[in-house]
Amino acid sequence: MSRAENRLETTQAIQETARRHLAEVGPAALSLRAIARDVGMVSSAVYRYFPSRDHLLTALIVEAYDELGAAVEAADTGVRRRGDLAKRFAAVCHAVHDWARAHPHEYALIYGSPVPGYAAPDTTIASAARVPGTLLRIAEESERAERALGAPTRAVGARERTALGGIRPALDVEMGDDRLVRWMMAWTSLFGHISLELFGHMYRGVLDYDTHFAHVVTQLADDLGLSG
Amino acid sequence: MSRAENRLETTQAIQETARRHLAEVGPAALSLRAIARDVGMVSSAVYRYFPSRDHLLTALIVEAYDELGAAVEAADTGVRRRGDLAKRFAAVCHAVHDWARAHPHEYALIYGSPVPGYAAPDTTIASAARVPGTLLRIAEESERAERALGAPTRAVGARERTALGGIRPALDVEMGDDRLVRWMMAWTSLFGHISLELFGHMYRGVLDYDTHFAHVVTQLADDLGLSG
DNA sequence: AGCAAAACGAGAGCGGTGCTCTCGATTCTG
DNA sequence: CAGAATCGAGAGCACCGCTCTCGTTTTGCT
Repeated sequence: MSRAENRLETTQAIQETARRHLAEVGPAALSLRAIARDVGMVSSAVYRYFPSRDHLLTALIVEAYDELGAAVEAADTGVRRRGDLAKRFAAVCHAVHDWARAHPHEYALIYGSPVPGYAAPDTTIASAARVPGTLLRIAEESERAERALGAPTRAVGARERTALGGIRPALDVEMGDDRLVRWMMAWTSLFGHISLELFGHMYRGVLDYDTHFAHVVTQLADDLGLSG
Repeated sequence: MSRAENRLETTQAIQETARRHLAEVGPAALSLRAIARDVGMVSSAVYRYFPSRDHLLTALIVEAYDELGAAVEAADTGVRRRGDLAKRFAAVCHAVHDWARAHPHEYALIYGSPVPGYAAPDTTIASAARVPGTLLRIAEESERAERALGAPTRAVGARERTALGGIRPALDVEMGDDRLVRWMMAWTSLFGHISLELFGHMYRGVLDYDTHFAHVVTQLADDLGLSG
């Protein structure tokens, strides 16, 4: 086996083991030494492949973003043929919800508190943008179809318009500011809901998470004008 | 100085120092030994006052909940005389936002990923309930005033009604399910927005956090039927 | 008032962590 | 083929949470 092959293989072995440990003990308790022991090498050897624990965590962050992004994109394309925007939106929302429930530690890693002194290098932003990107694709579709928003939406002034200026470059169509605001709110609602649920803030308040989440998703779809 | 006084004083000194360290280095890097050094005692002595690092963290969690709760309640009562529900709602939302921005590590401690193996003993829930409680008080007021919701809201079925059953005991007035759902959504929107903003997920997307947040708050107030 | 009991601070120590450095062995490359 | 780069292993540093022991001090009961 060539040196390059070997390097790739050990790198992956480390990352896979780290991923397993992450799923079991969470980001905070993730130990580089324990990972090294599990892989079968001494701890200092790991530093040949990841310069620090944080770099390893960053790799796991990118991996988590990509897995969530892939799940969401798959859910979207799975129902896209139907042309039903509400269904697409619901599929995406439930995909995020399901993935978060199935991978709580990974979700916490990317959407919880930033872990170390943290750094989100540019490598992560592409992966991180996959979920918002998928949502924006549906938004664009509803814009193209000239669907009216389902809830009366406040006119957007010049300041708020420029405040959202960073999103427009990611859009392929001209979109009304009111619609963009509604989609921003849907995005924050979605992740706010999941975070509050997963981190225990709905404990004893909401008795049936799935039912309530499904209801909220349909309400958001209504507000966005995707239904009916 | 009596032993009881001394104990109280040392306990507070430890907690205050811990709080300072928390604000500087964050929950993950909070070191019991460093706190002990700063207070001027040896690390093992701290265990006379807090049985473990997690217990100390729990104390800080309760403290953070209470400080945020107090800030929010103060903001609410500060504008309550006006009787303007939209203003009350806005004051509360901005109080949460301002506090979170001013105390990012404390916010992350209570609304970010659950820190250790974590445990949220019953002592915390009363403190944690102050913000949702304040929101519900405004919701009750709007119910009493028979304000119509500002956005068309889906009828709530029996399942969703029972799913929200845990919240009703906290309500003093009978409230329509559609209104309750809207307030739940406002709650998740609020904290979802703040978390996504604070944890860096709006980076390069939203260019002016304050403007956008203010806009969203007014939109939420509209949806809840608090405006005009 | 005297004395046992409880509370306390200090210190040593255990096993764990992230990370650095050095040293041979292996592999690649010119 | 020789020099250079890469790699795994080990020792070691400073730190961590936590436990235990040991004098000292304060408390509360008789």
